[in-house]
Amino acid sequence: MATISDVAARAGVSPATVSRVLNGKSTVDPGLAERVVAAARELDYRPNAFARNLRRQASTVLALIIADVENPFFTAIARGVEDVAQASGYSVVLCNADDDPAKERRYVDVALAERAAGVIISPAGVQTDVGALLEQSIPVVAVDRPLAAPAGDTVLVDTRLAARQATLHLVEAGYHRIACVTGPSGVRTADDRLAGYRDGLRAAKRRSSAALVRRADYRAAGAQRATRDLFDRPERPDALLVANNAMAIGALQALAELGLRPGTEVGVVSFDDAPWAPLVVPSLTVVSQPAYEMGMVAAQLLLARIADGSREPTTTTLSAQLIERDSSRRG
Amino acid sequence: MATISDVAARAGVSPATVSRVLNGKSTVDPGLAERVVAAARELDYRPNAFARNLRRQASTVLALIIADVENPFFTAIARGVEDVAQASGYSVVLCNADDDPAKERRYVDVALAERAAGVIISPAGVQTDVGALLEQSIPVVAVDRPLAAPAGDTVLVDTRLAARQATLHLVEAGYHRIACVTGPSGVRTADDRLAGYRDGLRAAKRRSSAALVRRADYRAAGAQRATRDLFDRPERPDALLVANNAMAIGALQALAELGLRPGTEVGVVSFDDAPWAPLVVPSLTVVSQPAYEMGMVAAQLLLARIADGSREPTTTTLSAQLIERDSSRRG
DNA sequence: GTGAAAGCGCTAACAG
DNA sequence: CTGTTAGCGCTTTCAC
Repeated sequence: MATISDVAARAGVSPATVSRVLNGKSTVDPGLAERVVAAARELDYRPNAFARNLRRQASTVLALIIADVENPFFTAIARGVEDVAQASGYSVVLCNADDDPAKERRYVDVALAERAAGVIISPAGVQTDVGALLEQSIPVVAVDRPLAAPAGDTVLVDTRLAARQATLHLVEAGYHRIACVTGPSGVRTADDRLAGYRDGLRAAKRRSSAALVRRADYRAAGAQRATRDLFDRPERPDALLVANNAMAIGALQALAELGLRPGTEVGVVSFDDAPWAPLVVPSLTVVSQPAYEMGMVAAQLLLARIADGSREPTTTTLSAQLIERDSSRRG
Repeated sequence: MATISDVAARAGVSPATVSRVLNGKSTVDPGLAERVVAAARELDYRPNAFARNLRRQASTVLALIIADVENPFFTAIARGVEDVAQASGYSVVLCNADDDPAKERRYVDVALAERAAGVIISPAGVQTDVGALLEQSIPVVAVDRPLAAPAGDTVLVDTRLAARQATLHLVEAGYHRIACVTGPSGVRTADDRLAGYRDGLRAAKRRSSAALVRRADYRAAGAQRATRDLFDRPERPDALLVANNAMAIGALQALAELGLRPGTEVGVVSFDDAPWAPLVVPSLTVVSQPAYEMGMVAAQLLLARIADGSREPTTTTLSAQLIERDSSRRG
């Protein structure tokens, strides 16, 4: 593989000049520059990123550590991050923490070893520790969920308010025993959505009851069990607030098994819109989160902080939107 | 950030010894080794991947370039790749080519600059050029779709046969005018599925007609237009073979707009199972591809080739499975 | 079994 | 404006 010295030799200049031309830093004689460019092309020269990064003590890749690649919510975030990063000459590497703190830690280590220019993360839980990154002054932006020890920018959705509104929507639609299937304790979105659900019940002067709340792992299978469990008792709920899109699938499966028709018999509202949500019958009412936009904002904040590490940490809260479809309409 | 020399100084040994201990290469005195490990921990030492890779002329990350992060088929492949890679100490960086040859090329360049240990790619089209990778002897495995100039291992699904079977299934279910919505010309899976569809019609002694074939971009919106177009003519089809899961959403939307009920009025079979496929009404009949397994196999082949570059290139063809649900049953 | 020394490919001071 | 030089942090001969 051709090195910078090969190019220099061929163009009859010094390696330093080649570097200058190729990086467009200081200005070089147009004639020389042309020779350098020609030589580089002829040799199919590609700068060695290791050497460059080692020397510069910096790289141009951003690490994006997400909780679950198979969840469209997170992949939409990824698209947002990518589009912004690409436009600024950064590349993005996607790391799938799979909601597993151990995997997440491994990827934080990779980001560290590879000296990522910055990291965007949706923390898997309370133990997420980005201290090591910050010590190396690698900027970190938290997206979807805040870090326990906030350090850096944060991009969130006002998910508690959204859960409250969704719950009130179910109340107004005429449902009486509204249950909630949320995510793991310690995951902020899961706790917030539960809190918002309780807010909603309180606002409607309904009593909330632990018997109507279940925690699952933010995956379909767990939500399916949780839903079965909820309906496996004398006083059945007549509506369900489900805390994410993967769990909605599990919940709908459970209702189908139980022979319960969403809408008419059991009101259902889920977090996260999905391409299939309008297609199920009855179509699914959802709380739509601006995932793509969250990714864009997170990337913009990260780039700003890479450029200027001394900026004050900010928290951006975007709002969600209830999309009413048929699963929350009786009859 | 602590360097290897810092650790060496602290342990009272030479950097070379630290390197030996940390890499478990040649054997060192247990006493020294212990001191080194202690010093490394105390300083929270993390090897600099740039320096290491520069010296070794090799990295331990695999690049996985997929056509569409938002398509569950590809994310399932990613999971398979990741699980195998992790187990062997490699990390995987996911690159979303977004079915865009330009983006794909950019990521190939990144893989090159970062000297990835190997690359797994689902080529976006015919122009995909991995020659530069191979010149640098970076092994390449093609997954889902073959490379135009095959060089390296390939992991495919016998998608033509599967399309044939799916078509015959529709014939046997009593549908008469079976249409096909496939992906872009030049994308092998799209062409193969179309060919398999024609095989099926031929086997059933049905005439195939260009009026019953549409190409779209493997995304929902394109398939929606294609489907509308298909039904926007005097002789309407009464069944649809759809070439992937994203397009199935578009096709089902179009049918809903047209007020056509899948199953009873229009038989539908789509490629790729999805979590929501059993939940739509009627539930969707699909050709299920072993995506996770494809990822695992691809990673295994890649690792084998990294270990031994002289292995003969292989092609592995896995088989798909028809899952009959209600959308291909009349009445 | 251990250390000294060289060098991977690049860029940034510093001279000229 | 251009070349010389040094060094980023690590691994790996080569001596001892």
